[in-house]
Amino acid sequence: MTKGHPPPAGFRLLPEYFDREAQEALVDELRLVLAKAPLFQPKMPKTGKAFSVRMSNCGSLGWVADINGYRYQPTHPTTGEKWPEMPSALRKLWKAVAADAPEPEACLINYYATTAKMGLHQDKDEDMFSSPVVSVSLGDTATFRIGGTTRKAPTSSMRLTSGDVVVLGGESRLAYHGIDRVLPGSSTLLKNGGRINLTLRRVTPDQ
DNA sequence: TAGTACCA
DNA sequence: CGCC
Repeated sequence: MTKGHPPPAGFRLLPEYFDREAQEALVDELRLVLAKAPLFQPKMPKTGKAFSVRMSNCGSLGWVADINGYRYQPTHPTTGEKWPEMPSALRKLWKAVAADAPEPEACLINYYATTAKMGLHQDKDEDMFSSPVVSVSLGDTATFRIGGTTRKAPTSSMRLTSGDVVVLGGESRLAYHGIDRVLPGSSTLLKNGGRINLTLRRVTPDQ
């Protein structure tokens, strides 16, 4: 149930897109990814202020944030290694919900401990916005907020539960969005609790 | 402007 | 809000 002003056109919530078995399989694959590409702590450009969320990536490009800025790069910021391959289940998801878009290049992995939050922001570090951003929620339920394409536009909030998929396409591609809070103990998927969010993106224009 | 505060 |  969405509370507040409706999200822009092109926003889609696909509740429980992944069933429990598929979620468990995805978590198993993510553990292998994170063993090779450990979670790191992103920092705000200029100020160096830490995010409460920890991050990693898989795919050919990964999003990183540090004192120097936000960017996509082919290697992990601390190990210097290439990002691990994107799990096939995620490529399959992209094909199913973003059929007209070129292959996804980046999968940002955000880990929210139960106290972590993400302020309202736009995903706009990509070089093209015609492909959607596709998100997968795993683990504890979160309160997600989405507004319009300006910071002052009215927002709405909704709960995202484990297995839910969100598609930010069309007008909603550049909508401000964020995570207000994670509800502790709301899922048994992750042994140590918290929430994993995956966001699949196309970064570079299709040639 | 991916931090914070606040959110009716 | 106050930051670059």
